[in-house]
Amino acid sequence: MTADSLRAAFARPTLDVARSLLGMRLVGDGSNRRIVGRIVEVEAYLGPADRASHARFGETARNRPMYGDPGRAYVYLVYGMYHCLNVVTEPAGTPHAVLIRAVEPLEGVELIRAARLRAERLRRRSIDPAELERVHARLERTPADRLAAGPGLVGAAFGLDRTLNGSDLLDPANPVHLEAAPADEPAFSIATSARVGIAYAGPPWSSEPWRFTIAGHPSVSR
DNA sequence: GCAAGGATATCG
DNA sequence: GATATCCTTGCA
Repeated sequence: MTADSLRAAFARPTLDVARSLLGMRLVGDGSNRRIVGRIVEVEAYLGPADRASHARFGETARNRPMYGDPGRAYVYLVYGMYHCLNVVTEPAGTPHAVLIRAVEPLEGVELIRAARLRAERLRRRSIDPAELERVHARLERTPADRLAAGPGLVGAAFGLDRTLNGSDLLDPANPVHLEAAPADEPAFSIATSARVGIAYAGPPWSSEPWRFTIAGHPSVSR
């Protein structure tokens, strides 16, 4: 697939793009070796009319990347401590995006554990050694399946921050990018549900079934 | 059940 | 400039 046709795939209707992101690989190229996660949970945000979308107030300094090219990144900080990754969809000027909510770690599990520990250290005001050791022990006990089972955890696992805003997720040279699933990967079924954490948007937006998961997958958030 | 934590949008 | 709110997580 050429770069242009891949780009065109992300310019398609956001709900279609969201479903097709399931199973794709999120790849981080650290200084050491690759981190690879299989996308198992996403949510679609459908522009200014969608009262749950960051685009609901129109274009601002924060959401500007949503107005850019499809296939690029929109990264935001939520609750003051978690970086969340979105893939921009639809043609430039249409501020739609898909939030990557969870991935299944496939490669670089120990690198992900190290990145999770770094993130925990960063978001604490003090670094009490005893507490740090408790966090470390907890991460060692955490099954690989659960290391990136939530949008903030995806950000921590891949060391994401807002410097990635607007970067091209379809460019293999980008520090974080997307890759297609292997052709021989088994089929899976897709479950739909309401989006998480957006009650403030009110009906009908709070109940639209625009959250998509690989049905029954252990790495889906709870 | 709730605190942590900081940027953001909106209001005065 | 002040403040309410937030596409969350981990521990009490």
